[in-house]
Amino acid sequence: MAKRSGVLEFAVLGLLHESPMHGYELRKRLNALLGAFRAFGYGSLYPCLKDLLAKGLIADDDDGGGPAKPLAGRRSKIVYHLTADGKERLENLLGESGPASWEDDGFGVHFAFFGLTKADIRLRILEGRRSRLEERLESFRAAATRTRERVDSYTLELQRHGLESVEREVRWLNELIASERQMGRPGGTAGDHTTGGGADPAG
Amino acid sequence: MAKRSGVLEFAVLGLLHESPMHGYELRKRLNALLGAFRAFGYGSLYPCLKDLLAKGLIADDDDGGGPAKPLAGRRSKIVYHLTADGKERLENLLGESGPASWEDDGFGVHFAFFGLTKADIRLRILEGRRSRLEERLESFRAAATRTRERVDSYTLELQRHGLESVEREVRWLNELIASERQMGRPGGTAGDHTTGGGADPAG
DNA sequence: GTTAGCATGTAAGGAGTTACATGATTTT
DNA sequence: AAAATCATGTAACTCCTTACATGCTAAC
Repeated sequence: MAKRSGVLEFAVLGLLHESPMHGYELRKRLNALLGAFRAFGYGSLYPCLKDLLAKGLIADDDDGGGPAKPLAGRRSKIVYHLTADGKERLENLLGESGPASWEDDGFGVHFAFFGLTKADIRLRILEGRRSRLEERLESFRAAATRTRERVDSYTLELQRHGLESVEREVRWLNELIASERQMGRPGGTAGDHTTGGGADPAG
Repeated sequence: MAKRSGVLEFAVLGLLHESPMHGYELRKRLNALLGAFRAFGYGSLYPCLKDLLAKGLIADDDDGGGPAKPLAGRRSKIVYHLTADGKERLENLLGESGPASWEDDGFGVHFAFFGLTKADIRLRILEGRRSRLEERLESFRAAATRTRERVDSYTLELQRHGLESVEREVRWLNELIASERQMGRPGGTAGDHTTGGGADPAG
Protein backbone atom coordinates (compact mmCIF):
# COMPACT_ATOMS: atom_id res chain seq x y z
CA MET A 1 0.00 0.00 0.00
CA ALA A 2 2.79 2.41 0.78
CA LYS A 3 4.00 2.27 -2.80
CA ARG A 4 5.92 5.03 -4.44
CA SER A 5 2.83 7.21 -4.17
CA GLY A 6 2.85 9.06 -7.47
CA VAL A 7 5.84 11.31 -7.16
CA LEU A 8 5.13 12.78 -10.53
CA GLU A 9 1.54 13.67 -9.79
CA PHE A 10 2.53 15.35 -6.57
CA ALA A 11 5.32 17.31 -8.19
CA VAL A 12 3.14 18.46 -11.05
CA LEU A 13 0.41 19.66 -8.73
CA GLY A 14 2.95 21.42 -6.58
CA LEU A 15 4.59 23.20 -9.47
CA LEU A 16 1.28 24.22 -11.00
CA HIS A 17 0.27 25.65 -7.65
CA GLU A 18 3.06 28.16 -7.97
CA SER A 19 2.07 29.19 -11.46
CA PRO A 20 0.35 27.84 -14.59
CA MET A 21 2.68 26.23 -17.09
CA HIS A 22 2.80 24.07 -20.19
CA GLY A 23 4.26 20.59 -20.31
CA TYR A 24 7.63 21.34 -21.77
CA GLU A 25 8.45 23.97 -19.20
CA LEU A 26 7.02 21.80 -16.46
CA ARG A 27 9.46 19.09 -17.32
CA LYS A 28 12.42 21.42 -17.04
CA ARG A 29 11.31 22.80 -13.69
CA LEU A 30 10.60 19.26 -12.57
CA ASN A 31 14.06 18.03 -13.30
CA ALA A 32 15.63 21.12 -11.81
CA LEU A 33 13.57 20.58 -8.67
CA LEU A 34 14.09 16.86 -8.26
CA GLY A 35 17.25 16.58 -10.31
CA ALA A 36 19.35 15.24 -7.50
CA PHE A 37 17.38 12.06 -7.10
CA ARG A 38 14.92 11.68 -9.96
CA ALA A 39 14.28 12.64 -13.58
CA PHE A 40 11.29 12.24 -15.84
CA GLY A 41 10.88 12.18 -19.60
CA TYR A 42 7.99 13.36 -21.74
CA GLY A 43 6.78 9.83 -22.01
CA SER A 44 5.98 9.99 -18.32
CA LEU A 45 4.90 13.58 -18.02
CA TYR A 46 2.33 13.88 -20.79
CA PRO A 47 0.38 10.79 -19.83
CA CYS A 48 0.39 12.09 -16.29
CA LEU A 49 -1.03 15.44 -17.40
CA LYS A 50 -3.65 13.60 -19.37
CA ASP A 51 -4.66 11.66 -16.26
CA LEU A 52 -4.81 14.72 -14.09
CA LEU A 53 -6.92 16.43 -16.71
CA ALA A 54 -9.28 13.48 -16.87
CA LYS A 55 -9.57 13.49 -13.08
CA GLY A 56 -10.37 17.18 -13.15
CA LEU A 57 -7.42 18.16 -10.98
CA ILE A 58 -5.94 20.42 -13.61
CA ALA A 59 -7.43 22.21 -16.63
CA ASP A 60 -6.02 23.79 -19.75
CA ASP A 61 -6.70 27.47 -20.24
CA ASP A 62 -8.47 26.77 -23.48
CA ASP A 63 -11.66 25.80 -21.68
CA GLY A 64 -13.93 28.80 -21.82
CA GLY A 65 -11.15 31.16 -22.79
CA GLY A 66 -12.57 31.78 -26.26
CA PRO A 67 -10.53 31.38 -29.44
CA ALA A 68 -7.09 31.62 -27.88
CA LYS A 69 -5.42 29.64 -30.67
CA PRO A 70 -3.46 32.06 -32.82
CA LEU A 71 -3.24 30.05 -36.02
CA ALA A 72 -4.54 26.82 -37.52
CA GLY A 73 -6.48 24.03 -35.84
CA ARG A 74 -3.77 22.94 -33.45
CA ARG A 75 -2.49 25.01 -30.59
CA SER A 76 1.23 24.94 -30.04
CA LYS A 77 1.20 25.40 -26.28
CA ILE A 78 -1.17 24.07 -23.70
CA VAL A 79 -1.01 25.93 -20.43
CA TYR A 80 -2.35 24.03 -17.46
CA HIS A 81 -3.53 25.36 -14.14
CA LEU A 82 -4.85 23.83 -10.94
CA THR A 83 -8.57 23.47 -10.44
CA ALA A 84 -10.26 23.71 -7.04
CA ASP A 85 -10.21 19.91 -6.85
CA GLY A 86 -6.55 19.94 -7.71
CA LYS A 87 -5.82 22.35 -4.89
CA GLU A 88 -7.69 20.13 -2.51
CA ARG A 89 -5.78 17.09 -3.65
CA LEU A 90 -2.52 18.95 -3.21
CA GLU A 91 -3.52 19.98 0.29
CA ASN A 92 -4.18 16.34 1.10
CA LEU A 93 -0.82 15.27 -0.23
CA LEU A 94 0.89 18.05 1.68
CA GLY A 95 -0.86 16.90 4.83
CA GLU A 96 0.43 13.33 4.60
CA SER A 97 3.15 12.31 6.98
CA GLY A 98 3.05 8.51 6.78
CA PRO A 99 5.58 5.97 5.52
CA ALA A 100 5.15 7.08 1.90
CA SER A 101 6.72 10.41 2.81
CA TRP A 102 9.82 8.72 4.28
CA GLU A 103 10.84 6.66 1.32
CA ASP A 104 13.57 7.98 -0.93
CA ASP A 105 11.30 9.29 -3.63
CA GLY A 106 8.41 10.35 -1.50
CA PHE A 107 10.64 12.22 0.89
CA GLY A 108 12.27 14.15 -1.92
CA VAL A 109 9.02 15.54 -3.25
CA HIS A 110 7.60 16.24 0.15
CA PHE A 111 10.71 18.13 1.09
CA ALA A 112 10.72 20.04 -2.15
CA PHE A 113 7.34 21.45 -1.20
CA PHE A 114 8.02 22.07 2.47
CA GLY A 115 7.39 25.71 1.72
CA LEU A 116 3.72 24.81 1.34
CA THR A 117 3.67 22.38 4.25
CA LYS A 118 2.51 23.01 7.80
CA ALA A 119 5.17 23.11 10.50
CA ASP A 120 4.00 20.07 12.46
CA ILE A 121 3.83 17.95 9.33
CA ARG A 122 7.30 19.06 8.31
CA LEU A 123 8.66 17.94 11.63
CA ARG A 124 6.92 14.59 11.50
CA ILE A 125 8.22 13.88 8.03
CA LEU A 126 11.77 14.80 8.97
CA GLU A 127 11.63 12.60 12.05
CA GLY A 128 10.01 9.75 10.15
CA ARG A 129 12.71 9.94 7.53
CA ARG A 130 15.39 9.94 10.17
CA SER A 131 14.13 6.84 11.93
CA ARG A 132 13.72 5.13 8.58
CA LEU A 133 17.38 5.79 7.87
CA GLU A 134 18.40 4.71 11.32
CA GLU A 135 16.63 1.41 10.85
CA ARG A 136 18.55 0.95 7.65
CA LEU A 137 21.82 1.74 9.36
CA GLU A 138 21.15 -0.91 11.96
CA SER A 139 20.32 -3.62 9.50
CA PHE A 140 23.35 -2.75 7.37
CA ARG A 141 25.63 -2.89 10.33
CA ALA A 142 24.10 -6.18 11.42
CA ALA A 143 24.50 -7.65 7.96
CA ALA A 144 28.03 -6.32 7.68
CA THR A 145 29.02 -7.96 10.95
CA ARG A 146 27.53 -11.28 9.95
CA THR A 147 29.17 -11.53 6.53
CA ARG A 148 32.39 -9.67 7.14
CA GLU A 149 34.87 -12.48 6.70
CA ARG A 150 33.96 -13.52 3.21
CA VAL A 151 33.71 -10.34 1.17
CA ASP A 152 36.43 -8.74 -0.92
CA SER A 153 37.65 -5.22 -0.35
CA TYR A 154 35.52 -3.70 -3.12
CA THR A 155 32.31 -4.96 -1.62
CA LEU A 156 33.48 -3.70 1.71
CA GLU A 157 34.31 -0.32 0.24
CA LEU A 158 30.86 -0.10 -1.36
CA GLN A 159 29.18 -0.89 1.92
CA ARG A 160 31.36 1.60 3.77
CA HIS A 161 30.52 4.34 1.29
CA GLY A 162 26.82 3.52 1.43
CA LEU A 163 26.88 3.60 5.18
CA GLU A 164 28.64 6.92 5.29
CA SER A 165 26.17 8.41 2.85
CA VAL A 166 23.29 7.42 5.05
CA GLU A 167 25.05 8.66 8.17
CA ARG A 168 25.61 11.93 6.41
CA GLU A 169 21.95 12.26 5.59
CA VAL A 170 21.07 11.59 9.20
CA ARG A 171 23.32 14.44 10.30
CA TRP A 172 21.68 16.66 7.73
CA LEU A 173 18.25 15.74 9.06
CA ASN A 174 19.39 16.44 12.59
CA GLU A 175 20.33 19.95 11.62
CA LEU A 176 17.05 20.50 9.84
CA ILE A 177 15.06 19.15 12.76
CA ALA A 178 16.90 21.37 15.21
CA SER A 179 16.28 24.32 12.97
CA GLU A 180 12.58 23.49 12.70
CA ARG A 181 12.25 23.18 16.45
CA GLN A 182 13.85 26.54 17.03
CA MET A 183 11.61 28.15 14.45
CA GLY A 184 8.48 26.77 15.99
CA ARG A 185 9.11 28.41 19.37
CA PRO A 186 7.79 32.00 19.46
CA GLY A 187 4.39 32.50 17.86
CA GLY A 188 3.86 29.16 16.19
CA THR A 189 3.61 30.90 12.82
CA ALA A 190 4.53 28.78 9.82
CA GLY A 191 5.76 31.77 7.87
CA ASP A 192 9.36 32.47 7.01
CA HIS A 193 12.35 30.19 7.23
CA THR A 194 15.94 31.28 7.37
CA THR A 195 18.15 28.44 6.20
CA GLY A 196 20.28 27.40 9.10
CA GLY A 197 22.93 30.00 8.63
CA GLY A 198 26.31 28.82 9.84
CA ALA A 199 26.42 25.47 11.67
CA ASP A 200 29.52 24.16 9.90
CA PRO A 201 28.70 20.50 9.16
CA ALA A 202 32.12 19.12 10.00
CA GLY A 203 31.84 15.38 10.55
CA MET B 1 18.79 0.71 -25.31
CA ALA B 2 20.98 1.34 -22.31
CA LYS B 3 18.13 0.47 -19.96
CA ARG B 4 18.63 -0.54 -16.39
CA SER B 5 20.17 -3.72 -17.69
CA GLY B 6 18.87 -6.32 -15.31
CA VAL B 7 20.57 -5.48 -12.05
CA LEU B 8 19.00 -8.46 -10.41
CA GLU B 9 20.13 -10.92 -13.04
CA PHE B 10 23.69 -9.66 -12.81
CA ALA B 11 23.70 -9.78 -9.04
CA VAL B 12 22.28 -13.28 -8.95
CA LEU B 13 24.82 -14.60 -11.41
CA GLY B 14 27.60 -12.90 -9.52
CA LEU B 15 26.56 -14.32 -6.19
CA LEU B 16 26.07 -17.80 -7.57
CA HIS B 17 29.54 -17.61 -9.04
CA GLU B 18 30.93 -17.45 -5.53
CA SER B 19 28.95 -20.40 -4.35
CA PRO B 20 25.70 -22.28 -5.02
CA MET B 21 22.76 -21.09 -2.98
CA HIS B 22 19.01 -21.27 -2.64
CA GLY B 23 16.63 -18.36 -3.15
CA TYR B 24 16.04 -17.36 0.41
CA GLU B 25 19.70 -17.08 1.23
CA LEU B 26 20.38 -15.40 -2.07
CA ARG B 27 17.97 -12.68 -1.17
CA LYS B 28 19.69 -11.96 2.12
CA ARG B 29 23.12 -11.84 0.54
CA LEU B 30 21.68 -9.68 -2.21
CA ASN B 31 20.32 -7.09 0.15
CA ALA B 32 23.47 -7.12 2.21
CA LEU B 33 25.49 -6.59 -0.94
CA LEU B 34 23.38 -3.91 -2.55
CA GLY B 35 21.61 -2.73 0.56
CA ALA B 36 22.89 0.79 0.36
CA PHE B 37 21.16 1.55 -2.91
CA ARG B 38 18.74 -1.25 -3.75
CA ALA B 39 16.62 -3.97 -2.23
CA PHE B 40 14.61 -6.80 -3.75
CA GLY B 41 11.74 -8.88 -2.53
CA TYR B 42 10.87 -12.49 -3.25
CA GLY B 43 8.34 -11.35 -5.76
CA SER B 44 11.25 -10.13 -7.85
CA LEU B 45 13.81 -12.76 -7.06
CA TYR B 46 11.89 -15.96 -7.70
CA PRO B 47 10.59 -14.96 -11.11
CA CYS B 48 14.13 -13.95 -11.97
CA LEU B 49 15.48 -17.35 -10.94
CA LYS B 50 12.77 -18.94 -13.03
CA ASP B 51 13.87 -16.91 -16.04
CA LEU B 52 17.52 -17.71 -15.56
CA LEU B 53 16.63 -21.37 -15.24
CA ALA B 54 14.59 -21.23 -18.45
CA LYS B 55 17.48 -19.55 -20.25
CA GLY B 56 19.82 -22.26 -19.02
CA LEU B 57 22.12 -19.86 -17.19
CA ILE B 58 21.57 -21.54 -13.86
CA ALA B 59 20.45 -25.03 -12.87
CA ASP B 60 19.10 -26.58 -9.74
CA ASP B 61 21.09 -29.41 -8.27
CA ASP B 62 18.17 -31.73 -8.64
CA ASP B 63 18.87 -32.31 -12.32
CA GLY B 64 20.59 -35.63 -12.58
CA GLY B 65 21.32 -35.78 -8.89
CA GLY B 66 19.00 -38.69 -8.30
CA PRO B 67 16.30 -38.60 -5.61
CA ALA B 68 17.79 -35.89 -3.45
CA LYS B 69 14.44 -34.97 -1.92
CA PRO B 70 14.40 -36.19 1.65
CA LEU B 71 10.67 -36.38 2.27
CA ALA B 72 7.39 -35.99 0.41
CA GLY B 73 6.83 -34.73 -3.11
CA ARG B 74 8.01 -31.23 -2.55
CA ARG B 75 11.58 -30.29 -1.82
CA SER B 76 12.04 -27.58 0.76
CA LYS B 77 15.20 -26.06 -0.62
CA ILE B 78 16.30 -25.54 -4.16
CA VAL B 79 19.98 -24.92 -4.51
CA TYR B 80 21.01 -23.22 -7.73
CA HIS B 81 24.40 -23.11 -9.39
CA LEU B 82 25.83 -21.47 -12.47
CA THR B 83 25.98 -23.42 -15.71
CA ALA B 84 28.71 -22.99 -18.30
CA ASP B 85 26.40 -20.64 -20.20
CA GLY B 86 25.77 -18.74 -17.03
CA LYS B 87 29.47 -18.28 -16.46
CA GLU B 88 29.87 -17.02 -19.98
CA ARG B 89 27.02 -14.57 -19.53
CA LEU B 90 28.57 -13.34 -16.30
CA GLU B 91 31.90 -12.86 -18.04
CA ASN B 92 30.16 -10.75 -20.66
CA LEU B 93 28.45 -8.62 -18.06
CA LEU B 94 31.72 -8.20 -16.18
CA GLY B 95 33.38 -7.08 -19.40
CA GLU B 96 30.90 -4.31 -20.10
CA SER B 97 32.03 -0.76 -19.52
CA GLY B 98 29.39 1.25 -21.38
CA PRO B 99 26.75 3.71 -20.18
CA ALA B 100 24.74 0.99 -18.45
CA SER B 101 27.59 0.53 -16.01
CA TRP B 102 27.62 4.23 -15.09
CA GLU B 103 24.02 4.62 -14.09
CA ASP B 104 23.14 4.52 -10.41
CA ASP B 105 21.94 0.95 -10.37
CA GLY B 106 24.27 -0.46 -12.93
CA PHE B 107 27.30 1.07 -11.30
CA GLY B 108 26.40 -0.36 -7.93
CA VAL B 109 26.30 -3.94 -9.16
CA HIS B 110 29.35 -3.60 -11.31
CA PHE B 111 31.29 -2.19 -8.41
CA ALA B 112 30.05 -4.90 -6.09
CA PHE B 113 31.73 -7.42 -8.38
CA PHE B 114 34.91 -5.52 -9.08
CA GLY B 115 36.72 -8.40 -7.47
CA LEU B 116 35.85 -10.45 -10.56
CA THR B 117 36.49 -7.63 -13.01
CA LYS B 118 39.61 -6.98 -15.05
CA ALA B 119 41.70 -3.97 -14.10
CA ASP B 120 41.24 -2.01 -17.31
CA ILE B 121 37.47 -2.44 -17.19
CA ARG B 122 37.41 -1.35 -13.57
CA LEU B 123 39.19 1.84 -14.46
CA ARG B 124 36.93 2.58 -17.40
CA ILE B 125 33.82 2.12 -15.31
CA LEU B 126 35.11 4.35 -12.54
CA GLU B 127 36.02 7.05 -15.02
CA GLY B 128 32.74 6.69 -16.87
CA ARG B 129 30.85 7.03 -13.63
CA ARG B 130 32.87 10.08 -12.71
CA SER B 131 32.17 11.92 -15.93
CA ARG B 132 28.53 10.99 -15.70
CA LEU B 133 28.38 12.62 -12.30
CA GLU B 134 30.30 15.62 -13.49
CA GLU B 135 27.80 16.13 -16.28
CA ARG B 136 25.07 16.05 -13.71
CA LEU B 137 26.85 18.57 -11.55
CA GLU B 138 27.11 20.95 -14.46
CA SER B 139 23.48 20.74 -15.42
CA PHE B 140 22.41 21.14 -11.80
CA ARG B 141 24.54 24.16 -11.36
CA ALA B 142 23.26 25.62 -14.61
CA ALA B 143 19.65 24.99 -13.60
CA ALA B 144 20.29 26.39 -10.15
CA THR B 145 21.72 29.58 -11.56
CA ARG B 146 18.79 30.04 -13.92
CA THR B 147 16.05 29.53 -11.39
CA ARG B 148 17.69 30.83 -8.25
CA GLU B 149 15.52 33.85 -7.60
CA ARG B 150 12.19 32.13 -7.34
CA VAL B 151 12.69 29.12 -5.12
CA ASP B 152 12.14 28.93 -1.40
CA SER B 153 14.83 27.97 1.07
CA TYR B 154 13.74 24.33 1.35
CA THR B 155 14.07 23.74 -2.36
CA LEU B 156 17.42 25.42 -2.20
CA GLU B 157 18.47 23.26 0.71
CA LEU B 158 17.41 20.11 -1.14
CA GLN B 159 19.43 21.09 -4.17
CA ARG B 160 22.41 22.01 -2.06
CA HIS B 161 22.32 18.66 -0.29
CA GLY B 162 21.95 16.80 -3.57
CA LEU B 163 24.84 18.68 -5.05
CA GLU B 164 27.07 17.95 -2.09
CA SER B 165 26.22 14.28 -2.21
CA VAL B 166 27.26 14.09 -5.81
CA GLU B 167 30.42 16.07 -5.15
CA ARG B 168 31.21 13.66 -2.37
CA GLU B 169 30.83 10.69 -4.64
CA VAL B 170 33.15 12.33 -7.15
CA ARG B 171 35.82 12.71 -4.50
CA TRP B 172 35.34 9.06 -3.56
CA LEU B 173 35.77 8.05 -7.18
CA ASN B 174 38.88 10.15 -7.43
CA GLU B 175 40.42 8.25 -4.57
CA LEU B 176 39.45 4.92 -6.06
CA ILE B 177 40.82 5.86 -9.46
CA ALA B 178 44.09 7.00 -7.97
CA SER B 179 44.31 3.76 -6.05
CA GLU B 180 43.58 1.71 -9.17
CA ARG B 181 46.26 3.54 -11.13
CA GLN B 182 48.85 2.95 -8.48
CA MET B 183 47.94 -0.71 -8.29
CA GLY B 184 48.30 -1.19 -12.01
CA ARG B 185 51.93 -0.05 -12.04
CA PRO B 186 54.33 -2.86 -11.17
CA GLY B 187 53.52 -6.22 -12.72
CA GLY B 188 50.15 -5.48 -14.24
CA THR B 189 48.64 -8.31 -12.22
CA ALA B 190 44.95 -7.95 -11.44
CA GLY B 191 45.24 -10.00 -8.30
CA ASP B 192 45.05 -8.57 -4.83
CA HIS B 193 43.76 -5.22 -3.77
CA THR B 194 44.54 -3.53 -0.50
CA THR B 195 41.79 -1.10 0.30
CA GLY B 196 43.37 2.31 0.38
CA GLY B 197 44.76 1.84 3.83
CA GLY B 198 44.92 5.27 5.40
CA ALA B 199 44.08 8.18 3.10
CA ASP B 200 41.77 9.85 5.61
CA PRO B 201 38.76 10.88 3.54
CA ALA B 202 38.22 14.17 5.33
CA GLY B 203 35.87 16.44 3.35
C1' DG C 1 15.38 27.64 -46.39
C1' DT C 2 17.32 24.65 -43.31
C1' DT C 3 19.02 23.39 -38.91
C1' DA C 4 18.17 23.46 -34.01
C1' DG C 5 15.29 23.52 -30.39
C1' DC C 6 10.45 24.10 -28.73
C1' DA C 7 6.26 21.47 -28.03
C1' DT C 8 3.06 17.57 -27.84
C1' DG C 9 1.88 13.13 -27.96
C1' DT C 10 1.30 7.43 -28.42
C1' DA C 11 2.22 2.35 -28.36
C1' DA C 12 4.68 -1.33 -26.58
C1' DG C 13 6.75 -3.16 -23.09
C1' DG C 14 10.26 -3.83 -19.19
C1' DA C 15 11.15 -4.06 -14.25
C1' DG C 16 9.69 -4.65 -10.00
C1' DT C 17 6.12 -4.33 -5.99
C1' DT C 18 2.20 -5.90 -3.25
C1' DA C 19 -0.66 -8.99 -1.62
C1' DC C 20 -1.70 -13.41 -1.49
C1' DA C 21 -1.10 -18.46 -0.77
C1' DT C 22 1.26 -22.44 1.12
C1' DG C 23 4.25 -25.68 3.26
C1' DA C 24 8.66 -27.11 6.04
C1' DT C 25 11.73 -26.61 9.93
C1' DT C 26 13.39 -24.95 14.08
C1' DT C 27 12.82 -22.93 18.55
C1' DT C 28 10.45 -22.29 22.87
C1' DA D 1 2.07 -27.92 20.08
C1' DA D 2 2.41 -23.04 19.20
C1' DA D 3 5.20 -19.47 17.38
C1' DA D 4 8.78 -17.92 14.70
C1' DT D 5 11.25 -18.05 10.78
C1' DC D 6 12.74 -20.56 6.86
C1' DA D 7 11.40 -21.36 2.11
C1' DT D 8 8.97 -21.06 -2.34
C1' DG D 9 5.95 -19.31 -5.39
C1' DT D 10 1.92 -16.60 -8.38
C1' DA D 11 -1.32 -12.95 -10.24
C1' DA D 12 -2.46 -8.46 -10.69
C1' DC D 13 -0.93 -4.21 -10.97
C1' DT D 14 1.76 0.33 -11.12
C1' DC D 15 4.97 3.21 -12.71
C1' DC D 16 7.95 4.53 -15.81
C1' DT D 17 11.10 4.04 -20.14
C1' DT D 18 12.08 3.65 -25.00
C1' DA D 19 11.27 4.49 -29.42
C1' DC D 20 8.58 6.47 -32.49
C1' DA D 21 5.74 10.16 -34.82
C1' DT D 22 4.53 14.91 -35.72
C1' DG D 23 4.34 19.87 -36.21
C1' DC D 24 5.61 24.70 -34.87
C1' DT D 25 9.03 28.53 -34.25
C1' DA D 26 13.22 30.94 -34.02
C1' DA D 27 17.94 31.58 -35.51
C1' DC D 28 21.48 31.50 -38.93
